[in-house]
Amino acid sequence: MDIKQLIYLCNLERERHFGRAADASFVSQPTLSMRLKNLERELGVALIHRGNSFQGFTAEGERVLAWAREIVSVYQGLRLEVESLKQGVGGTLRIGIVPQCGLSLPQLLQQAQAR
Amino acid sequence: MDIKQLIYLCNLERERHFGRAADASFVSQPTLSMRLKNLERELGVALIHRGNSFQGFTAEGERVLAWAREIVSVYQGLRLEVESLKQGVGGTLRIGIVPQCGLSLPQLLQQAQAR
DNA sequence: TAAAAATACTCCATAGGTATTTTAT
DNA sequence: ATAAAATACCTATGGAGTATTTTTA
Repeated sequence: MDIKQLIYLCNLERERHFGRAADASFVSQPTLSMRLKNLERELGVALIHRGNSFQGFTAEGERVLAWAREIVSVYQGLRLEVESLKQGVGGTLRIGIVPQCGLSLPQLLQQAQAR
Repeated sequence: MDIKQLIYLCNLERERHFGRAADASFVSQPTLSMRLKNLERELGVALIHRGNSFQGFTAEGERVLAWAREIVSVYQGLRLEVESLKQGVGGTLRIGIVPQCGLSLPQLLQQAQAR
């Protein structure tokens, strides 16, 4: 399964129109249409109510969409981090709370060093 | 990006050996090797320290692995649910707490109906 | 008749295989 | 010498495009 197929599915959900979803995906309408058919074939289940125009998703399609949104979201995180790493940005951002203790930040750091 | 590539990467992490990772992935060793090369090319970053044998992951590879594990995990959830739906299992499992109120379950259901 | 999706077709990239080569140990 | 990964080469599938057809409102 290609993540692009899941992106196409998400775009179709947003646009509710094969042509506009194809534009949003930067592919032609037949390409988007066929790749979603292939996705259905791979999963062995119909996802889209098909007629002369887009007619919404099947119950199974709605469930697959829920997972697809999650995968696409994680995928975008992956791409973002990789691009950052390529720019030389590294490490992990840590956010926390320093309890009130009457010590200045330099003093706290000195204590941490002492350990 | 194909999810299979991410599965190959996760298998390589577990097996720490291209040949065994290929077996675990049900593909040949050259296939797994090449597909991971393609993944690196697509991301534009080296993921694996390559030598005559597997030499671990780059820092970028470790980060990609973290995302890959997440995507593969969600993907497996998707596949599992689709297979269930094909068997006719549907709906959403809801788990909750019913507050102590001195009514029996049939009485509660009757109240809910009355609304 | 117009709009929307499906179909037909072509081309090319790439996933996959087997056989072989390279390279450290 | 052996084990491991890379490389070379081949085939087939499928992704992508354009052009066209079908279908319904």
